[in-house]
Amino acid sequence: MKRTMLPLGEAEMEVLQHVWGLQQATVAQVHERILQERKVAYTTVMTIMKKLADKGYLRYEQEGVAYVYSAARPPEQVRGNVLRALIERVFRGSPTALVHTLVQQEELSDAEYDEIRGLLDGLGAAAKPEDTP
Amino acid sequence: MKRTMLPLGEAEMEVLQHVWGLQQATVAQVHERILQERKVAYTTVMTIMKKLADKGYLRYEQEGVAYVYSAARPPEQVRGNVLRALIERVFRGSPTALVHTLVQQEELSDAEYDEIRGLLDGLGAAAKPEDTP
DNA sequence: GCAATCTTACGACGATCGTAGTATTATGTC
DNA sequence: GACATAATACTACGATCGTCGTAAGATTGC
Repeated sequence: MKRTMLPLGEAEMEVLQHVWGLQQATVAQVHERILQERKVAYTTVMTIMKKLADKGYLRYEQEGVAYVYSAARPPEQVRGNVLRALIERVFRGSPTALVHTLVQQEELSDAEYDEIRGLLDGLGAAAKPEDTP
Repeated sequence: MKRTMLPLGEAEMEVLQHVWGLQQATVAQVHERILQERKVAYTTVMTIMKKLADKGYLRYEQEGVAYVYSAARPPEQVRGNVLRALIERVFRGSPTALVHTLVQQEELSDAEYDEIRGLLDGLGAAAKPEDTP
C-alpha cells in the first residue's frame, strides 16, 4: 500500500480552489482560469476534474452539452483534513508546534497578527491568571 | 515537469522525524524505531535515507562499519518550507486562513489555546485597544 | 580460515499524479 | 443531410514515491 502525505496532489488542489471560487464551474471555465497562470491542456483539466469527482471531492450534473461541477464537500472540511494530516506527519501531532513554526518562519504582518489574535479570542479557556471569577 | 504539493513524501518525513529525534542515527536505529509502529523492511529505510541524503536533507559519515546520519538542515527550516508550500497551495497564501481552519476544525484543548496565545504575545503589533501608552 | 551476520549498493515493481493525445459523441449550422 | 464545433471517454506516458529483494563487501565469532 502506498502511503501518501496528503490526500490531494497539487494540480488537484489548484482545480479545487477554482471550483470553490466559482461555486459552479465547467471544465472550460476552470481551464480558462488556470491558463492565466500557466499553460495546460484542456484535457488535462478534464482528467483532473473527473478524478476529483471519483474521489468524492466534486459532483457534477449534465447541463446542456457539458457537465457543471460543484463542490461535494465544504472547502473548510477539505482544508481541515489536509491540515490534520500535516500536523500529524510534520508536527508530530502538535498544533502548537505548527503555530510555533508559523510565527517563527513566516514573516507575518502586524495586521495578520492582530487578525489571528482575533480568531483566538473568545475561544478555549482564555482564563487570564488575574481574572478568575 | 511534475508539480508536487510538498517537497517530501510521507515515509521520508517519518524517517526525518526519527533522525531529528535521535540527533544522530544509523539505518538500524531508525528501522528499529519505525518497527515499533509498523512493519517495514530494513532496506526500505536505507533507500529512503539515501534519497534524503541525495536531496540534501541528511548528511552522513562513515563510522566503523555503518554510516551515521544526521540532519543537514535545521528541522525548523524544513518544517517552515513545508508549511509555506501548504499555505500557498491550500490556503491561497493566507496564514490567517490556515489559523482560521485550525481553530475551527481541530479540537484544541484549553492548554493549547493558552500556549498558542503565549506564542503570539510579544510578537507583531499587539496594540490592545485599551492600553496604548 | 570460514561461516554467520550486518552493512551498503543496485535494481525492480506497483501505485499515484500530472500531463496530454486521440477517439467518440452530441449540438448546432447551412 | 453533411460538417464544424465542443464536450467527454479512453488510453498512455513519464516522474516520483514507497516498497523490497538480491548481490556484494566488511566484521565478528569460533
